[in-house]
Amino acid sequence: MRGKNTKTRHSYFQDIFDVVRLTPHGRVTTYGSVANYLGTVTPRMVGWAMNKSFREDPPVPAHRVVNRKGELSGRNFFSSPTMMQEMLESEGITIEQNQIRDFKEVLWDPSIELKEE
DNA sequence: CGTTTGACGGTCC
DNA sequence: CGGACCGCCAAAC
Repeated sequence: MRGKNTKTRHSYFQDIFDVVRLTPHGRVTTYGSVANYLGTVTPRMVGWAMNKSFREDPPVPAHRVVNRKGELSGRNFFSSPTMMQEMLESEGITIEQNQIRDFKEVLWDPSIELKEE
C-alpha cells in the first residue's frame, strides 16, 4: 500500500468511472445518460472525469462515451483524433461523418439497462 | 476560499 | 434545422 487511499473514496469521479466501465463491448453511452443515472453529477462532469480516466487503472473505456448526438466529441482528447473511431469500429460500431450510425441501436443507457424493477 | 472550467443537455428563437 | 444561451455541479487553479 502506498498509504494513499485510506479515506480517498466516494469520489464522484469514481462513480462515473464505474458506470462507464460497465458499458458493454460494442456499445456506447452518453454523458447525459451516465449523469442521469448517477443523478448527482452533470453531463459536463462526466466528460471532465474522462480526462482523469486516462490515469485510472483499470482504464476506462472513454471511447464508448459520446454526446447525445452520437458524435465522437472527445476524439480530440485521445492519442490520435482517429483513435476513438478506430476503437469503436474495432468493436463493430460503424461511424460516418464523425457520427455513430444507428446510434440509438448501439446506445447503452445505464438508467435503462441497470434499472431496477 | 472565490472564480473558472468543462469530451454536455435542453430549451428557446 | 441550427445557432445561441443558460443551467449544472464538482474539480482545478
